[in-house]
Amino acid sequence: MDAATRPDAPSPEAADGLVLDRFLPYRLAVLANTVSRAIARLYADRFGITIPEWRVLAILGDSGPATSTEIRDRSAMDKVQVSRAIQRLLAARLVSRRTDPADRRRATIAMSPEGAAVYREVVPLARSREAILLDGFTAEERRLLDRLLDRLGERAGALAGPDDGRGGDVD
Amino acid sequence: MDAATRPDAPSPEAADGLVLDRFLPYRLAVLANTVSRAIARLYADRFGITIPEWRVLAILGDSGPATSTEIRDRSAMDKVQVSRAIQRLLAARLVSRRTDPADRRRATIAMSPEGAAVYREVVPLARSREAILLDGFTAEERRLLDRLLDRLGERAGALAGPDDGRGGDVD
DNA sequence: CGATAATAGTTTCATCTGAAACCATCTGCA
DNA sequence: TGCAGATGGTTTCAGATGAAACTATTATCG
Repeated sequence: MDAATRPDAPSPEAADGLVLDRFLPYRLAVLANTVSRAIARLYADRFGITIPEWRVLAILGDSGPATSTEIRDRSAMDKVQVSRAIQRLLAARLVSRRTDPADRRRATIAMSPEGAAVYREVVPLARSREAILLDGFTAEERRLLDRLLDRLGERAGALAGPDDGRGGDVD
Repeated sequence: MDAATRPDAPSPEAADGLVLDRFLPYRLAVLANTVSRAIARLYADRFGITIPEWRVLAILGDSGPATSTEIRDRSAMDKVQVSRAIQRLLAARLVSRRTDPADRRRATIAMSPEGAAVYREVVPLARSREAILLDGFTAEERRLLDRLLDRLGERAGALAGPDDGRGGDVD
């Protein structure tokens, strides 16, 4: 309580303050969290699926059957998440698994007709949430946001190891 | 982008596909997650603190001693998270707790000198991460991003219950 | 006053999560 | 061949998480 009472900085965030709610990583976390929660609840309530499961369905629906590894590469999930999501989808009969006879470590995951039905129901709902989020944004603003997020995504890679020189397993 | 000028053009995402990696909620989640992980690792490695703990320190450092509830309101964390973060910070002697004699349910949390030292070390590091993230962005682009994120944050509120009419506890 | 409700904060419990260990299979190559 | 890695995927384990229950204290009001 002694040093903190001596403000030697003119503006709040000038010298040593940070102002948490203007700090980009914090803002991204809060925003993404709010959005994810709303969407997770929606999917859970109406379809009994979680976000990882939805992501798997989205990938399969988007470009057909795929292996666990392909799903992982395209969903930003780790292999454990993918494995568990597939297990739950299998239990719910929304996907099927077929071991690749040429390489029996692999298995191809494909949507079942029930899974495809869920997918077709979820897509418009997902789109509508996205639309709610972007309500009021002009086409130009959407393009801008798109571009800025892409660039942030690229920059985020630089955060991982700005000092250390790449290496080790991704998993 | 010229194909998009055809209203019924059979583009990949036209009829029923979704293309996960263009889906805004997904993009936000992946971006925030990448950023959070990098930052969490950094804080953990160098200071042995987690992101919730860092948030508490950031709030205290930003505007002085505060109660659990105040911290909660300003950190987008729930009261359980705040309670646990404070417990860990207490154990690490980075903050102190003093029960308010006027209302003994409340306790004021304040940074200890050690906490303030950590705070002063973390702030520039946090800022540098933010700078890495925004590297290459012009001042104009930063303002734009700022504004777009604020608006998305507002819109995200609309996602919570677009159909149901508000009610129930926040906690 | 005294009962009931509200508030601050903590604990419990059941679930979720991810890193590391693990199992099965395949590949490279001696 | 056969055996030391790689690879695909699952399981384990220890810790994180959050909703709901709980404790302690203060506020409200009949």
